[in-house]
Amino acid sequence: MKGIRQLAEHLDISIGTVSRALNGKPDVNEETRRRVLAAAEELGYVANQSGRSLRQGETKVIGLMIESSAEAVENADNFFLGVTSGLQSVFARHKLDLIMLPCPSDEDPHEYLKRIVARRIVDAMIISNMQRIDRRIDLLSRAKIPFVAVGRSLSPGNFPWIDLDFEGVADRAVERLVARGHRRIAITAPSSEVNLGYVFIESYRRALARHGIAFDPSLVIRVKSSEQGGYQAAHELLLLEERPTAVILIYELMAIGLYRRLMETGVVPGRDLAVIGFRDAPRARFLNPSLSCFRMSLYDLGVALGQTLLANVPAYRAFYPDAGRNVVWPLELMPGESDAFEIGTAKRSSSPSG
Amino acid sequence: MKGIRQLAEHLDISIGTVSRALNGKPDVNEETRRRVLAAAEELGYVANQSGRSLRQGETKVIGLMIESSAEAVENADNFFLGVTSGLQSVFARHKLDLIMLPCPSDEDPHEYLKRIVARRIVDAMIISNMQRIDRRIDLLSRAKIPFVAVGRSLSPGNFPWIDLDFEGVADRAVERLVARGHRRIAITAPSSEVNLGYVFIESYRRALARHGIAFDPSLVIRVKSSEQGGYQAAHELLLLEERPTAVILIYELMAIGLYRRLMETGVVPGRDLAVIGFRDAPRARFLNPSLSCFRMSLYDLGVALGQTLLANVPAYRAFYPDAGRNVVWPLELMPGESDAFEIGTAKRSSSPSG
DNA sequence: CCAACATTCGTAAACGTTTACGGAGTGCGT
DNA sequence: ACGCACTCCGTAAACGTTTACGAATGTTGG
Repeated sequence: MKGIRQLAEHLDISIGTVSRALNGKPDVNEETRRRVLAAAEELGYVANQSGRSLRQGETKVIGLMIESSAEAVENADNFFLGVTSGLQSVFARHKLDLIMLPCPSDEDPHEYLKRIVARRIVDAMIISNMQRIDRRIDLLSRAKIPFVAVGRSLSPGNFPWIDLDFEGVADRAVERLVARGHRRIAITAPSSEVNLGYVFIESYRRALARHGIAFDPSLVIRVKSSEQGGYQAAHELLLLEERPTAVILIYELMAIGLYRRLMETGVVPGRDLAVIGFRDAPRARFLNPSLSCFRMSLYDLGVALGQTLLANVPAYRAFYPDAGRNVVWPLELMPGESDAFEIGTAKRSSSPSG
Repeated sequence: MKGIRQLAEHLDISIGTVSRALNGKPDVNEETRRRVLAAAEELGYVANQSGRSLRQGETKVIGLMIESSAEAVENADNFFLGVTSGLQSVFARHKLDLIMLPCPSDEDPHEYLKRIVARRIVDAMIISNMQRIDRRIDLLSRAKIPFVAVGRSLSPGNFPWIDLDFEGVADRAVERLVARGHRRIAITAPSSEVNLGYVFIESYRRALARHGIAFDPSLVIRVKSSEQGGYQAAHELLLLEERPTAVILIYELMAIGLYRRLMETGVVPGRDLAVIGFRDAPRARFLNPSLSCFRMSLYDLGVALGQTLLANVPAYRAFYPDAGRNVVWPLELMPGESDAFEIGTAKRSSSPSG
């Protein structure tokens, strides 16, 4: 089956009527519509997307931009795959398809997106891995391509985003550790160039301040958010003159490497060092000791992202009247054994400067 | 910038000449070409893909179909992300873009692919997760869409594929374990409906036969290829009346769960039970004891897939004269501590029936 | 019986490109 | 002066759809 023209000839009906019948337009006889649909099914006709896109100016495709950097691969992140199913559950209602756009690791993400946008391959975009200053926001705004970002950015402009509640996590993690007597609490984070690396540490700093604990820069460990990074973090941590009694990991996967290094040196996690993780739980269940972890449902996050996005594209806005434009996504604490101990009261009452 | 028409008017040149200039056609004055390229750059013009696709009948986009099933998400597989970078390194030379097509978990993969194909969104496809009988092969062949499959299938037809060397892995794993005195060797695999689950076990069975060891069905553990599956596998393994002394895992990630369950029951991996893993190494380095593992370079595999695919696309065939059409991809053994011990010679010389 | 309207369908333009074809201009040899 | 080849460029058709417009037919109301 070639195109709508052959289908029309086969039915001995005009091409316009066939199109109207297939697209559910009102002004077509129901009997005719039935015949057309039957013939289309039989001959396996589906409208050519290029022709349709060209005429309508839309592709019915939503893009999800991801990075395929070496680090992303190493992290073996299931984040996007998890979010994908939630997104698709929303898009399916509107017969929208989702494609993932992996930005080559040797290409500038901004240039890559520019090409995708210019080629008009997608109607809307989901972007992530936000930089503190991210030109993609300006690019998409100018091109009038609706989008939603996973994560905030300092770039100007009021754009839709959903961000994880880093502030809440840092706050509650510190709170929880302090309540157990910890005063020297280390934390890991990526470079402060990515927005997350900046925000997380700032929240941590504020949380410490609220408990009257002085901020010690040497307790901020900048490593990659991977197992290897966790190993590295443990290594650096153990070299510190005054060893911390707790550590907050920005990525739960790091715990595997961290545990490994700790074991090597005879330090027992959950007894000698409290550990709190972040972002995903299934993994954490299999660690020993089990990891205390802030988790969320990737599926639900995907649904929210889909709704927020579609609330910003005119054709679907009406379906999502109360989708949030800017959402701080809450995380739930799953307590484990990795921080289930208390520091002696002697240290608890020591001076803040100690 | 709207389209080529505006660009042509701005330059006061005909639209045809602009197109020829941009596409590197020969019959255009070099000075004119320079002007056109400069103006296009300045005004940020990029050809609309729908218009181009419609005219040329090709999209310059290659699709990589992946499954976003719950299990795939849980596995947090970095397989596709890793392959992606290798693929893109090949595609970049031809200015082809790669998109990932996540099949919704509640949709039939065959129907999903049918829709994508009919819409003519991609010029070529990479499919994976092959079923023993996989209708997608017939679908793509009929639609005359070039493709390459990751994995073999029993479906008829001579199609391009690259498959991991399961036979070699089973063979060498058994060989290695037998050399260390093992006779009761368990193995894990997914359902025999997916081709891999069938082939892997058959290879294992043949390898055993070569060493005169009887095949014991109770030693084949059918569990999910995930951490949880590993936990489950260890559980079932420990319940066996005559406990095996070694186990071959089809997916290295399972080792995490397996170790966990073993520890819980006081069985020490690498001393009481030999473990050999499969597919990816970075993780394995952080296990304790370190996992003996058959590994490969995902990047190289991606490159090979890209070349084999393009060798089947007429326009690019000439670039890849000696790309293999059917490749059995070799894996390299990275020895670890998890199987670095020998079984006592007493058992070694026991009767085959024992 | 005619106007007004509803229903159903065909016609043709438009979307943005690429490309076959031919025309205009130039230079060259005869 | 003429034909020829060559270089460069404009014209228009084609790709497969959707959709505004109007035509044809049947129906209703006065």
